[in-house]
Amino acid sequence: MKKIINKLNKAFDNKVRLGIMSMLMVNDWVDFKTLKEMLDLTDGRLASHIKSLEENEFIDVKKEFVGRKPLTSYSATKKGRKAFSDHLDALEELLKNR
Amino acid sequence: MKKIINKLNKAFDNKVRLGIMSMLMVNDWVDFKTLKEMLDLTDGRLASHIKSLEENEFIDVKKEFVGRKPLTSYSATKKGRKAFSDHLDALEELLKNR
DNA sequence: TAGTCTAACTTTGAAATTCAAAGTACTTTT
DNA sequence: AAAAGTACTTTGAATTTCAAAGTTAGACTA
Repeated sequence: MKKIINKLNKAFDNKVRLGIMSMLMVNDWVDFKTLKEMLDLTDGRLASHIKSLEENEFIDVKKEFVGRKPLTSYSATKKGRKAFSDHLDALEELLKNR
Repeated sequence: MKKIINKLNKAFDNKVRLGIMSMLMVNDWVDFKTLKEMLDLTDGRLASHIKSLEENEFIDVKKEFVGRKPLTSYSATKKGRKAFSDHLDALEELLKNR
């Protein structure tokens, strides 16, 4: 019981990053605009949190054109899935007696 | 689905406050020293997070003497329980497809 | 009775985080 | 040529977080 909270990953203590990762755990690839709408964010705010997840290598990026428009999509890496899953396990453990 | 993350309570995005509230959801009264040890915190850090939860009226304080020593204990208020429970519901909803 | 200890804080200051707002680059549509 | 769409980046300021040191008050100790 001594240090469960230390198993919680700092990368996921923020709402936005939690939201992004949740989306990416369920859906293989999610594009920028969808994330933005789902999470009700401005471009800048979304982009900055995406960047930090990328820097942690928790998500991958794919850039393509659909029709004539650019489409940037994201997916959780194996490392990201593991980290997020571990984080949720720690959360669950912390809260198991709710 | 549009704004689940907005239901997450800012008061609980921090590890320490999450930890404190978890303890207080399970145990009626928990004293300062126990919290400190359970959560592996310094006095100051614990005290400051407790203060913010108090200011939100999420926890109550009880000061007494046991033997000849002061003993300060904390419990979750009704308001605190509700807020925390709502927060966990939002978390669950966000993560339900894990 | 002067000094030390324990419990529970408070204060201070600096680092880290978060965010809104504005700006950028490239392309398509009108 | 101008406006709009997509996906950012930059800037600066507010907020949050934390470690470290200082404080208070009573209790015990020499």
